Amino acid sequence: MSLLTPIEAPPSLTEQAVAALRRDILSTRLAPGETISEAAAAQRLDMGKAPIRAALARLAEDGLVQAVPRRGWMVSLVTIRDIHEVFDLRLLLEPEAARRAAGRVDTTMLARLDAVCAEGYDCGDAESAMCYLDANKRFHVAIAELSGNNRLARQLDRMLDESTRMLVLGLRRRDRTMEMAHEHHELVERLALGQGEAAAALMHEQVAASREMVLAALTAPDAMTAV
Amino acid sequence: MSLLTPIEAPPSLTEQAVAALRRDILSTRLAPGETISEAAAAQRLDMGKAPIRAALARLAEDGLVQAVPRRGWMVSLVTIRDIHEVFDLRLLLEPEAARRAAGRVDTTMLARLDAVCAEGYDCGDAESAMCYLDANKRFHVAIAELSGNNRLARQLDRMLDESTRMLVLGLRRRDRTMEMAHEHHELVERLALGQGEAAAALMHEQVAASREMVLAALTAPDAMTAV
DNA sequence: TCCGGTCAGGTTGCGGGCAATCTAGGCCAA
DNA sequence: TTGGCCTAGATTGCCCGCAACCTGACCGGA
Repeated sequence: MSLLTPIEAPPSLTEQAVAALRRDILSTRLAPGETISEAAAAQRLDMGKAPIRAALARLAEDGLVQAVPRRGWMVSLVTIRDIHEVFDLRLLLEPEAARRAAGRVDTTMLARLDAVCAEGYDCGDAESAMCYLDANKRFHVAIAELSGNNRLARQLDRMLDESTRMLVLGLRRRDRTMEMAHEHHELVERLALGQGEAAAALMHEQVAASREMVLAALTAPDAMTAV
Repeated sequence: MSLLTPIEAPPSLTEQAVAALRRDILSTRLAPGETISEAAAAQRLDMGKAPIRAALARLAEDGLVQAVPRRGWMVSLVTIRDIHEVFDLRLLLEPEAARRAAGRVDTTMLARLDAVCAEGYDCGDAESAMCYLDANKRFHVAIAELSGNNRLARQLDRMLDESTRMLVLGLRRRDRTMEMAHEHHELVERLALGQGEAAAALMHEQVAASREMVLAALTAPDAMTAV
């Protein structure tokens, strides 16, 4: 119909369910270990079981929930081992993505990256840290997309959801959001200048710092973690 | 009940559907670009639409099919770009996996790897090449699992399905199955000896060789590829 | 011949219901 | 008190039906 609406698909109920459940899980409103009943979720989101089911299946692929045969669905636990696995993989993929993205940034994408950075700062302090973390994720995904390998970006996208949840768990104990933000601008600068090695090094440093923050926050006191 | 059946779950219909559809797609019995109707697949596999639907959703996550809004499901096309993306990512992940797996092989796993290698040789020539390619995939996944990072293994597992399909498309034109097989034993040897660098180098060489084979087979003549 | 409109067929998206089955808790016997 | 059994509840896995919607073909007119 309208030529001005090239893609104006009203998001399907499944998409809505995915978004809602992912948001609740990442924000730990649905805590690790908690069980989710299809019927309950369907009632809460005011839809049938079918979209809920599809949504949970997709989240299971991302590792955020897991199906327990006849017990329902459980929000995945976060173990120290999980943290190591996620950040090890990030350390393997993201510096390489940054290296390849260097010099490929066009002005459009550059503006987008900068906007994402700025967006991060705006948020206040308390629970709107979720806002920053979401922008942070989009920032990293955008760099991965710039690497030119869409599959790399996709795999990272999934893993960054897990990573975000870990950061949320970590930030609960010590809020260090602001310490992390100022690295983004320098990274964007290096990318724009085409300095691949420097960008990769910065990316490595940043991801490693995140890992240390999460580990420091979660290993010291009592553990929200479980087997 | 029985202590001898720790995990004797009769595979659910969904699992069966996933296995059957994946097999058909990897073997190109369902050709790239072909559309799959839920109803038709349900009738063919003698089950309802629900398991088919779940199975297709999972295969879509793996990139083997993609949902077209009201047209059904389409077996993903294979473009030259796809090939580059998959093998570039394999080249990034697999040598590192081999490096980390070195020295971690216990005798049990070693036997398993050897068995997988042998299995590859047994198959004849014609269409049972699928058998070899399946063993090849399990071989690579096993090494990734030995790296100690389960997420690395999972991500590789998904990508190797795509890779396998590309190899099938390539082998259709020139059968080079046998040329690739004898590299496995040396790789296992290096892994058992804990020579990480050598194992990584061998892995890199092997994956690169696969890529060249696929590209050589698919770029020269007419293209089964599409945009 | 060519073009625009209309209609029928086919497909998914989703809702609702049923049976199989697993778990938890109470109850009875020792 | 303690151990085992048994019932009741809850939950998924699956099937079936319906409406919305898109696609392609057919047909009438210019």
